[in-house]
Amino acid sequence: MSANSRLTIAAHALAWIGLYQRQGHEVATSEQIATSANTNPVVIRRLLGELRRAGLVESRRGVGAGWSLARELESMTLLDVYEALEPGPLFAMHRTTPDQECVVGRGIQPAMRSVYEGIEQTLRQELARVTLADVLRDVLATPR
Amino acid sequence: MSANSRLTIAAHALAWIGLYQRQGHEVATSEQIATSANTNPVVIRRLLGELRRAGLVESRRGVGAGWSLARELESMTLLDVYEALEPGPLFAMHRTTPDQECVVGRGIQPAMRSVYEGIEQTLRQELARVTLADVLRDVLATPR
DNA sequence: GCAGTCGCAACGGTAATTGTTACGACCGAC
DNA sequence: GTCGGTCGTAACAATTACCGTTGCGACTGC
Repeated sequence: MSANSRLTIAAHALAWIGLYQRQGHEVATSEQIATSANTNPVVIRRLLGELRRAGLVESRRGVGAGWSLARELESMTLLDVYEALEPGPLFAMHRTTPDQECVVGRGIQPAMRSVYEGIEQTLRQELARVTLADVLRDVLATPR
Repeated sequence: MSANSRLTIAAHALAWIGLYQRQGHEVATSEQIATSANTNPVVIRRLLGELRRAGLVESRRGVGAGWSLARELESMTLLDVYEALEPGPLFAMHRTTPDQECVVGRGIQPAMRSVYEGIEQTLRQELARVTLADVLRDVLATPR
């Protein structure tokens, strides 16, 4: 499957901003977060831009610009982040319509769709169970 | 995320072979299955080849060659198929190692790993709950 | 006005999947 | 023993998503 790290990087960025703010800073720059995540600032800005549209973070421009949390980490779940990233479905149907003259071709998509919907629902419940505050707590609990 | 249809096509193929065998036929050809799934026979052979390595189907060569089930559909779950396809992890970590000098950079991967492992475990349980016989039953229950 | 940062477009690189062609290997029928 | 039908597999192009990078305009506190 796709090895996509967007959720991981987004969680990394939010945890970083949250910790930085706890240390008394107002805003964090994409440059700082990118250094911690070992990637490019534009990648961080792109991701945080999506989180901003979902109301999870805010950005300030001009001198002393940067990013801050729009909500407490305690009220933010991994599901909120996951949905902000608008991922496609976990499993896809056929790329072309199967043969509608065939019994299996006609019935397979409704059959699989119901299975897939149940699985995605369960996935969302699991993601909703974990807050970003939980993530940051686990991060800080890691032995050095 | 990745819109990959491998699990869907594999389930389609297995349901097709299972139904065909119930109708009294010995083997199904990749050509027939490809017609039903509206794709190329080589795609089907590649997929079924992976299922064969996992012991789910068998293939015969020569004249009258084709594919048959190695086990009853009732004993085959979507988890068996999923694992036969050896999908990568649902969520990936950073592509490059995060900054180990940073507290978040050090702790984020263990923290996310434990979340992701729980989710994959749940996914497997859901897939294990559905047999291919269930899928075929649902397929046949679809109104025409 | 200046400096620092975001916003965003553009482009190339990488990787996975899918579709396609080609061809050798196999084996039952004749 | 040849033939025809099918699998097994390699090779390649096309597509897609994501990632990394560069460049530059927009914004704002000083």
